[in-house]
Parts: sequence; C-alpha cells; structure tokens
Amino acid sequence: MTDVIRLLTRAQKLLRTATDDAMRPHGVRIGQNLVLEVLWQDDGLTPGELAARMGVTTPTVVNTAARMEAAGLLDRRPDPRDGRLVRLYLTPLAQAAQQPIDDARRGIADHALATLTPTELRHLTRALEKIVQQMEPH
Amino acid sequence: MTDVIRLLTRAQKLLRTATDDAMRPHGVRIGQNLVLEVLWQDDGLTPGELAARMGVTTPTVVNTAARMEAAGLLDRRPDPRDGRLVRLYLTPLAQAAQQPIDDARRGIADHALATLTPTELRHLTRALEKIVQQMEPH
DNA sequence: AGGTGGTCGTTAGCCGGCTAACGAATACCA
DNA sequence: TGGTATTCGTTAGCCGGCTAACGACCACCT
Repeated sequence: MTDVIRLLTRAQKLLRTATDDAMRPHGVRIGQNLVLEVLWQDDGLTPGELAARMGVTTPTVVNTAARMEAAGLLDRRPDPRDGRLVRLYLTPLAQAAQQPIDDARRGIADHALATLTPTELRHLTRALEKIVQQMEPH
Repeated sequence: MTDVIRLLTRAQKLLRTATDDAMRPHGVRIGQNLVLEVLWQDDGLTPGELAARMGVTTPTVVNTAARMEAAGLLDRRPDPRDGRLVRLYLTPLAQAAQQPIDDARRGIADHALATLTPTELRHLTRALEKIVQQMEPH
C-alpha cells in the first residue's frame, strides 16, 4: 500500500538531484528552474503571481528571486501604477540560458523514461493525474 | 515528455505536505518519519547506518537526530566498543507513536490511491520501479 | 477628504536536504 | 610498536520549502 508512495518519493528525489546537477553548470539551481520556466514564457510577473503559477508560497519566491538577482539572472523593478507590486524581469543572461537548460531537462526526462513503453508512459501519466486530482485542495 | 516529470513532482509534494500535516499532531515532523520507521524495526543504529538505509547523507541524520533528541524522541549514546560510533535509541515516547503514525500514513496512502484500480496501481508501481532503476547510481 | 480594511512584498525563524572541512578514534602496516 | 591512513560524527554554511508577523500601499465607503 504505502510502498508505491515510497517509490514515488525516491523517484522524485533522484530526478531532482539529477536536474540540479545538470543546471548547476549553467549557474542555475533547482529552485530557480521553475522561476525561469514561468518567466521565459511570461516576463514581468509579480512574486505573488509567480508563486501561484509555481505552486509555492510567496516568501519562497521572494527568497529565490533575491538569490537570482544577486546572480545576475533577474531585475526587480517596482510597478509604476501600484506601489505595492514588484515586477521581476529576466536579464539577457537568464534568457540565454533557456536553450541549454531546456535541452538538459529534456535529456534527463528521456533518460529517466527510456525503459518505459509508450503505453506504460500513458498509464503512468494517468495514474499520477488521478493522485494529484485526489489530493489537490478541494 | 517532461510533463510527466512535473506531475510526479507535484504528486510527491502533495503527499509530503499531507504526511507532514498528519504527523505534526503526534509531535513528529516529516523528516523524522523515516528515522522512526527504520529505528522501529532496528533500534540502536548509528547515524551512518541510518543515513544509508534512509538514502540521505550523514549530516542530515545528525541534524534530524539532534532535533528528535531535543523533542524527547531518542537518546544518543556512545558505542562501548568503538569510540567513533554513536548509537541512537528510541524513547518510549517514540515507540508509543508507532501505531498512530502508521495508521495516519496508511490513511493518506489509501486516500491518495483511492481512485486507482488494482491494475492501475500495478502499472504505476512498475513504471516507478523502472524509473528508479534507470536513475539509481548503477 | 479621511479613515479603515484588504492586498501586497518583505522579514524572521523554523525544518530538511546538501557539500566541504574538521577532529577524534580506530585500523593497518612497516 | 609507532606512524599513517581510514572511518566515523560533528560543525559550518548553503539552497529551498514553510508559517507567522509586519509595514507599506491601495481601494473603498462614509
């Protein structure tokens, strides 16, 4: 019963470690990955918006963004219309990292799933969707 | 391709959060859960042995054990034969927590997997095993 | 127009991972 | 036997999550 949960945890940890190892040479850490993914598609979001899309809390985004700013990956600029808001913009450095990081992530996914048949992949996806739907708030 | 990885990450996070929420009323946090699981079965292990069985590093166990000692969950006693070793022993408090915590974990697993058919559960397990085997250091 | 309530980001402080560097104790070998 | 290498646990310091408390700013309503 709970064995499959342990398996899932183990798999996720292995994937996380592999991803972090692959990102580090590009000056990006695992937690910054999601920020980049979202901003690559939609630059200039606020910490709150980012947190919602990433599924983490706002303080997590604030801390991560501070590290990324220190690393030269993004700029933090106040919203001209609403003094409460802060908008996060990627630097050219962060934009240039998109291609190699995407490639690395795809490579890891390919390797992790290499021994699964298309049918098994479909089944896996379906099962995970069911779990997520079951556990998601409301 | 990488979507299923995201799903897996999301599912694991939901499970982790639910587990932590269920443990906290019993005075146990999520990171201490694995320590208890191992020591319930095999008391008096060293930090290094625990780390190996848990799949984490030794410093992680040392830190977690320090918090658990402060919480009255375990005792840290030197090995009488080898002065380098430290052995970790569960207190009665920790032993008494086994039943309710096991129940809670089983309840979470049941709920998470409730919408899966036995066949789907088998497929899920098989797919996760393949991923883990593929990614584990040979 | 002014006060009040809600909405932001930030800070502080915790837990749980990690690597690197260290110090103490044992084990081994000349 | 004595010196050196190895094996432990610990400490320091980082990243990435979280909650709670706070302060600034806006919006709304009288």
